[in-house]
Amino acid sequence: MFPDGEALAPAATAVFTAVLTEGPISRVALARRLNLSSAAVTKAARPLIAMGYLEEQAATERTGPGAGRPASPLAIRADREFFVGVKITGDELIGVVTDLRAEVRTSAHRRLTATGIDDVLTQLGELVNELLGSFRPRTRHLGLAVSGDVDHATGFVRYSPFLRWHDVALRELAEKATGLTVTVENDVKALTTAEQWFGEGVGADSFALVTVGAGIGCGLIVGGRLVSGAHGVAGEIGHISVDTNGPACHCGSRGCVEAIAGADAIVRAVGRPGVTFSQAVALARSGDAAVGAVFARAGDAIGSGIAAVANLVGPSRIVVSGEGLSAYDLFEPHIRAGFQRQAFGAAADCSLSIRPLPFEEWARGAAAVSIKALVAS
Amino acid sequence: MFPDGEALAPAATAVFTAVLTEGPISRVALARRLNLSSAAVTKAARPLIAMGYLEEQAATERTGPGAGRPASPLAIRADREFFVGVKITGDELIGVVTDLRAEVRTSAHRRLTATGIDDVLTQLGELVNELLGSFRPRTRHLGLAVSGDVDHATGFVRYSPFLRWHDVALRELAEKATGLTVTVENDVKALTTAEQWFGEGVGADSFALVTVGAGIGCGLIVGGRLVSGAHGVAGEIGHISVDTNGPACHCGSRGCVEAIAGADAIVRAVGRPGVTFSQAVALARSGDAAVGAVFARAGDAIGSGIAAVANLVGPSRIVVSGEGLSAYDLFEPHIRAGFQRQAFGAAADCSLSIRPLPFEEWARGAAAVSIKALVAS
DNA sequence: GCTCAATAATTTCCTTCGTCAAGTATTGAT
DNA sequence: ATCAATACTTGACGAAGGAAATTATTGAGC
Repeated sequence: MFPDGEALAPAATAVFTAVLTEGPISRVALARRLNLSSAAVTKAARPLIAMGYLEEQAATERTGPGAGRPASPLAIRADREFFVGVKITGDELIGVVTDLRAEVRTSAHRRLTATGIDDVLTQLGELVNELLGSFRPRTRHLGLAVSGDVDHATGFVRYSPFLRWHDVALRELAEKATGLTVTVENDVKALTTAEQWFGEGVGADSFALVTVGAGIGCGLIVGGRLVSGAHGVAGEIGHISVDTNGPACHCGSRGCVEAIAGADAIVRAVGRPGVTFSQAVALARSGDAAVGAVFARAGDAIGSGIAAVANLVGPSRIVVSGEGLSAYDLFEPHIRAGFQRQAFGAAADCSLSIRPLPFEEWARGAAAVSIKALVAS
Repeated sequence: MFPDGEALAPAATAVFTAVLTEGPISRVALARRLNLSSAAVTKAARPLIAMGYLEEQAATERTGPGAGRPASPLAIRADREFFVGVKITGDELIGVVTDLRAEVRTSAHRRLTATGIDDVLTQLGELVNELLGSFRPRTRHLGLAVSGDVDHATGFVRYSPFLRWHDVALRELAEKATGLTVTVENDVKALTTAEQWFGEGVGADSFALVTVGAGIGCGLIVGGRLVSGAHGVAGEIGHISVDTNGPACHCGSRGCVEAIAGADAIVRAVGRPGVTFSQAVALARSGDAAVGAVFARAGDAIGSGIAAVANLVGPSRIVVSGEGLSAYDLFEPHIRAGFQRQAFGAAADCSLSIRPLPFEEWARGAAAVSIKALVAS
């Protein structure tokens, strides 16, 4: 919702979104890109410029054959408005302030001593206060990312295992606590949205993001829209079974990707009392063949799961990232090998990015969802 | 494309589609359903009635509390136009004529002695002629279903293994051969479209259809749209691996659903020289425990694959059907068991229909695609 | 039977959005 | 200086759909 309180016309929304996600671009190019007349683009851009959200860049160097008036591309004024994003985990709040382009401007975090909703709200209020500082006058939106079953439309957290929340009206409560307009989203979906609008998913009609950590999660964009599942379940790549005779999973089945490649599963498969996950990483790096084989098997299982995504929905690209872990060197070749083996035909053409997840990326995802709320509501 | 050559306004398209797929429905109910004003529905319906595609039904019995003018629901005039659908297999053409509601009015087939494109076109021309009969004056569209890699938008068959076609401009050629407006679609996608518009997928935002036969295929509807895959691959449930140590698959991997549950794989797993698939079915039905176990394992693998679909995209329902085979009694309980074991959380709420595929259903799918082309172009 | 409330459908008027076509702006080439 | 090429702007117009008033058709209450 823009400051004037008016809803944007469809064309204006399209123009703003395209400039936001596809960088500076001339009106004529926008018109082609969006199947609009250039007149429509001019008209749609005017109020956005007047409100300070867009600006005209200085004419660029010539691109075409020679003659012609130079284009004055439209660009986002990234500092027109700021957004707070907070990821709520079971023991920590991680917060960032980003600009309109989802670039992080500042960040902060604080430990949670209790996960009751009231305690969390108090801490959240303080964290937001600390973060805002000089950004306050130009900040109206707060995005929250929570793991578990979240209803984005209503802002309800139906169930969050780590926080032990059931049916919490988080949006309403957080709006009261902070005075900001709040959006709530599942953490993996938030990350996926961030990647769709501001990362490697830009322009892709279909796209998947896989997170590797304690659990294995997946956010899915199909037809430009986030897949939510008719019963609230989607992207559960962690519980695809890749080995009927594999280890038992907490879900009751066997050989799930998560039961082979989740952090706990790896510790268990290493099977040396007292050895933690990060110690296992160190052992594998130092050349311990048995431990290395555990990571190899895990990476292969992840690759198989990703191939299942590619075979079923055929996204144009898949990003694999992880929860602050740094074991990518151990996983990567095996993820690629498992994927290549299991991807069918042209599904193997799907480009695979495997990279660590920068600190505060989850919170940035939350901010990205609140940026999207500016346009899509 | 309707006879007047004009494209329908968005609202008119929505009205026609809703009446077509959701049966007789009053203008007011349509307006609510489509988020339109009732004035808009009245205006959109008028030309459709004038062209003979819709009609007003006699006022129905009262539904509400008592008073009020009775509704005159809008209904499709199913016999306003007829559609030919033909499934092209490696050794047969199966053809039907359907009405606007995709009800089969007549059917015919003929064996193919050669799969060269010219031979097929000749046979196709004759089959269409035979089918049309008295339907000819009110028939303008022909839908073709072909297995393999088909570009629906251009009507090109990029590759069809059973027919051994490469880059055949099937639409253009078939239009020349028959004089009808032709649409071409992959066979599984055509079947999925038919189910989405005229079967169990009506009204579902997401929906999957799984075909079991020589291969294991899957058509996917997400967000109301057929999933095609950025690289042309989607719905390849047959090559999801459910058992790392399972039998080798022709795709180069091991333990693919198709390598366990495809018809060839079952014959191979039975492992008795000379025993065909239908003989294996008979043996299992007569109580042969070893052969029964083969079907059990196959059904379980299919169930696992279906669970992967449910876990990843969370469709509201899944229909499992097969290529004219009648071994459902052998598969069904094991498909359900594998699905229930492997479906994660609420994904298990996804309703599962398992049923045989009536004769000529593939051809009906082709006709359904050509009905859709009436509206969506 | 008459009147009234309730619901369905239609009509009329009007707003909004985006296109069309013409005009303005700004450049390089001749 | 003129012209072609390209980017952008402007104002008139048309199509689509909404709001509100009107008409249509029923059952209920008297």
